[in-house]
Amino acid sequence: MAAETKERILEACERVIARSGLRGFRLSEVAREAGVSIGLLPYHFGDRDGLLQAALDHVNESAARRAVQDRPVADARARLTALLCSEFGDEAQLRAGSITWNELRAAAVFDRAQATALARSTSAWQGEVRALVQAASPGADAAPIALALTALVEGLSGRWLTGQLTAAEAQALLARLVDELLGPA
Amino acid sequence: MAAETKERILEACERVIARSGLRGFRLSEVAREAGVSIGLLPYHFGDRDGLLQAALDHVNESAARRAVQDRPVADARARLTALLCSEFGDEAQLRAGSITWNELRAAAVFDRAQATALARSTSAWQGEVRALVQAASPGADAAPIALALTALVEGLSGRWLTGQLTAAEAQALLARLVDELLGPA
DNA sequence: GGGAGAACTGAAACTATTTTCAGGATACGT
DNA sequence: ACGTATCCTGAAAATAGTTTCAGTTCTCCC
Repeated sequence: MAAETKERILEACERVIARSGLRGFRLSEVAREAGVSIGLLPYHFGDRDGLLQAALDHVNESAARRAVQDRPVADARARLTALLCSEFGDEAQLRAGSITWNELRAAAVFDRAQATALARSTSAWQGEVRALVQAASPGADAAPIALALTALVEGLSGRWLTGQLTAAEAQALLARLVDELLGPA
Repeated sequence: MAAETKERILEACERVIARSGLRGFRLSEVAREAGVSIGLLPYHFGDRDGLLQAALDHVNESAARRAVQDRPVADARARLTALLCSEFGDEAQLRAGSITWNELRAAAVFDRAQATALARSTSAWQGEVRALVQAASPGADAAPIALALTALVEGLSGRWLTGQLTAAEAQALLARLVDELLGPA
């Protein structure tokens, strides 16, 4: 079986979403991007909605997989800052991923199922942040700080993607906020 | 002239966007919501894009008008907290407005003109916040704090709209962060 | 109360997009 | 090599959405 073709299609979906948003998600675009015929998409995924759902699930899974790796040995506060700042940068792929997440969050407002999937991913990430906050500052009330920091990243991400802020500015602000909220360890 | 009908149509647009997002923005939906025929929409606004643009401008103007009023006499810190918390609540209209802004922010990623309009609105709001921060805590470096607080509101708004957080939780976190960032006055 | 112009309607024409499908290519076991 | 199941294509049919427009109603000035 050609699971590899399905994979290629799902990756094409991601690129299409990153380039033109969920509103620009056309079968013709995806087919062109993946280098397959339009007819193949319904063949593998049932219909347009099935494809979109599979693509969004795929994004969520990729995120989950990525979160597990990457365990550098620096101290907790540095790891925390690095984790938060890793959402911003100049590489095209990073930006594409951010745009996709932005679209996912916007779409989740109108779709309970997607909101659930999103909440799971968000919660995993926030848990990671909370653990690092805990480690970096054992006395602090880690949960609300983790919530504030992750929500702040999401807010800054919107500013960055719409050109209201550079990646470097977002990172500088985050570093500052981490220090502010964890106390001058 | 029936400027009143155009107004009614623009309000219908807002409701449609709040209910089903920019992706659900159909002439048929808007016409039904406004109680007019489909043909009237192009008649007044040229074409679909003209209508959408007018609707988004209308949202921006409403926001600007709203920002100017409301000058209670409480002390600066209380006014700051109130301003930030006013983005959250249980009234349907408040939620609808938040959803519309959320859609606007998401769309601005793919549309330079809209990003510009959005940046103007955001900047006005952030300026208001900065002034209050300045007033509440004259020693503080107001600009980055205002940026952090407004970005945080946007991030929390996304969590709220997708059901990951209640309005009350968002408000409690904001109140706490204001205290944290402005120091124990 | 009649005429002129603006507001408005509904349906047909048009455009964009998805879905279906008949059949061609490809891989794979025997 | 043959048969067959699966993958895949391209184009036609179906569907969804927008635009146009001929004609109707409304308004308001004379």
